[in-house]
Amino acid sequence: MRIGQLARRSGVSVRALRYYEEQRLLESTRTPGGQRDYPDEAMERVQLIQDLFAAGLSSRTVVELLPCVSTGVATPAMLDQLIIERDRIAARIQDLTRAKTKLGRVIENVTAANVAQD
Amino acid sequence: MRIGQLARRSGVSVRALRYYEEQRLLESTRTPGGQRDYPDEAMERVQLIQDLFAAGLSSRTVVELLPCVSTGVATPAMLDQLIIERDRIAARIQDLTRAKTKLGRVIENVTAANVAQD
DNA sequence: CTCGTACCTGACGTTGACGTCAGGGTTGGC
DNA sequence: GCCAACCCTGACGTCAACGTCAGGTACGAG
Repeated sequence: MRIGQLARRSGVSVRALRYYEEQRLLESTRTPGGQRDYPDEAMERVQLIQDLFAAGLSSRTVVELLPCVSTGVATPAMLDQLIIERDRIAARIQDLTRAKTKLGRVIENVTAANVAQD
Repeated sequence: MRIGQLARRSGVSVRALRYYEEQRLLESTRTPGGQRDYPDEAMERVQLIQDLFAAGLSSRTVVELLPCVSTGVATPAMLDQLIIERDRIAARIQDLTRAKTKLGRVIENVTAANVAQD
């Protein structure tokens, strides 16, 4: 599959895919003419990269952890890093939950006030 | 209270406080000599700003919502925006939770493999 | 008055994940 | 062999929330 098709299928931009390759997150073979060629598994890979980015990991961290995330094999250092990142995500979830609660209360107050006004 | 003290107390940088003022998120009076002077309530305000930033809101959004978050009074447009942001946060929490679960499984696998190896 | 510390206003630098543009080569159906 | 659609490699632009530096002013203890 060529880059445009992978982009459309996985919902990321062509530029992003080239960026992933630049960062060694994604590999490709080349046609004799030099165009990128991806196997079908690339779609899952891109999805995984997006998930990790969405979780707030940097490309540097992702490139370190991708091997063990896809293979399940990790060095002790990788395991430490995995735990650090999981805990970071957990802390972030707590922050977001607090913020959500706060906004929720504001919404309730405002709604109550508006209803009272009616 | 002057800017340095507010910075130390609230745990943000002096530069950040000046940035908040530039973005109209935070006000200050001035001494005759032109130095910023903050009331005690500024600390809560800064904390609130940080919470909203941590929740992923932009300074533009924060400046729009700050009035109703601190006063509890909102126009319909502000209420819409509040709901949009709360839902965005909720969606983000879901993403993070999925990512955390994924990393958690990887950690389990790796740990199990290492234990088996011992 | 003087010195040290804190503060002031610009204004340019940083970082990450791409967007975008220029100039040119590749593919493949007809 | 022609043409549209697609792809290539640089390389500069973007955006937010500050960091940092330069050159100068204010405050307050002694």
